[in-house]
Amino acid sequence: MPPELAGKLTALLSKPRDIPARQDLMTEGDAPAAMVVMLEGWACRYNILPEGTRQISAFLMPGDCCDLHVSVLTEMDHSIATLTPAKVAHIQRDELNDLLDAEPALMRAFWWMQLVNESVMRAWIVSMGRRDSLQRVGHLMLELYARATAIGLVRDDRLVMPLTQIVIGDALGLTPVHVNRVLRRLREEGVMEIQGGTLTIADSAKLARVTGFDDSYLHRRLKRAA
Amino acid sequence: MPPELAGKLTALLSKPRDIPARQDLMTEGDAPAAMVVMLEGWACRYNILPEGTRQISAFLMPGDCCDLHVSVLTEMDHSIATLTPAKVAHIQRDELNDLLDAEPALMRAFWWMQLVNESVMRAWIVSMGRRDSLQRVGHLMLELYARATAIGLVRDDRLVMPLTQIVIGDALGLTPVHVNRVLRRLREEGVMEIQGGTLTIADSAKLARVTGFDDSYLHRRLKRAA
DNA sequence: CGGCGTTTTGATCGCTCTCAATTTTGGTGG
DNA sequence: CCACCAAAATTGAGAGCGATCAAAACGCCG
Repeated sequence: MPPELAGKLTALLSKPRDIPARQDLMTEGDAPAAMVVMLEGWACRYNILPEGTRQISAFLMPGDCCDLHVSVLTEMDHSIATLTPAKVAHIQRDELNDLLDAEPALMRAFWWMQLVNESVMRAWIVSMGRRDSLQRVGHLMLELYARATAIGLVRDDRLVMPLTQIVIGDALGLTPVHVNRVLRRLREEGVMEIQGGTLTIADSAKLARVTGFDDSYLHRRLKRAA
Repeated sequence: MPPELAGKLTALLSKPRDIPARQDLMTEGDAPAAMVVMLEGWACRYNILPEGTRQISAFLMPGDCCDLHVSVLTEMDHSIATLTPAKVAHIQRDELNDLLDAEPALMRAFWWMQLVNESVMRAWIVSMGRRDSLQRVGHLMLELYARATAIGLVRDDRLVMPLTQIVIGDALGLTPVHVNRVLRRLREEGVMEIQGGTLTIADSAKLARVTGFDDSYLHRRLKRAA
């Protein structure tokens, strides 16, 4: 995003607010009143099914917006919750709409963000449909690692990645028990490891090969974010 | 979309072209030169994995655009192929971009379409993650039936639905063999039936209950399209 | 009429789930 | 700093859903 646009957008941001972990930022059925921008911490989009199970459809990291839908749609068809303590800022629906009307380039930028999100979602669909549990877990970790790298969250080849095995399971359609076994296998094979909330990928080439990971679907995101 | 905008968009449409079934409209890796609008027939977005398996991530019906990405992104991360003989029209990338710059409301409309697509994709992720094979098949059929109803494709409660069991399997992450067994079960239970390329939903209330189908995620699409 | 792709059915395999119990971790209050 | 508690991680045993392999019947199109 061109800096002058980013500036105008930043000007609309509310004062940052601290949110505890595991708290809804938006709830299904709500009419979203404002767009929320993640400044620190992780969050996720999710749905709860009639049986009570949860499916996560996206992870939100610092810099991600939730929700771009604000200015267009009227009702949330999913919820968004923090996974860690988070810092967020708001942009009021009306102010955002006014700015978007005044700055078509900004609307285009938002549209572009949307397209990148769609790329990621498509990759998730491919994973859930055609990859086994080991590939799914590995692929997700590579995605998160790449995204985190792009926003400077990776230090010394380590990523503080606060996802519990329950959360990983809810994102991949697996049980936490099975996620645990998959992680053990990946660890034993020396490919990657999650230790104390920190992700370390020891052999990213092998992991990418095994999981069929191709970061080109993220490139646009990464290039633009860089 | 307001009629005057639709008119300006229509003015850019190329002469309709006939495309045979099973032909790529766009191929992964291509730089898309034009946006394609489906006028007749069905198509799908898909990826081919290293192992040779295919995953379909969306179905395109008349009125759907493929691809909105044209004016923003540079390279396709998936392919689009016809499933039936189809009639399509093109809008050249540059002309579309010029019109979008001149008509912010049109860009907003495109953004809005994108958000609806995203709703549908999220529902797919939920299905693939947390629904069993019977629920998945039923849920997809209800989605397609609702979308087809909205564009007037349903007559006498019957939908000409040209998806083979192979295609359904590729969309839901199931084998064609298992899709067949699921369809048999749905037929035997008197819930729905696919006969000679025609879908008939005998007990949509029961099917919706069993599959956890809630059309609210489509309402925006349907309302607007109506 | 012939041929190929789709549909259908059967038998068996195996990946992932379920159920259950134990250990570890992290956060909280004394 | 330590005791305690709840949540998460870990491991084992067994069951089931959907995959795989195989083959036959069907339908469509040339």
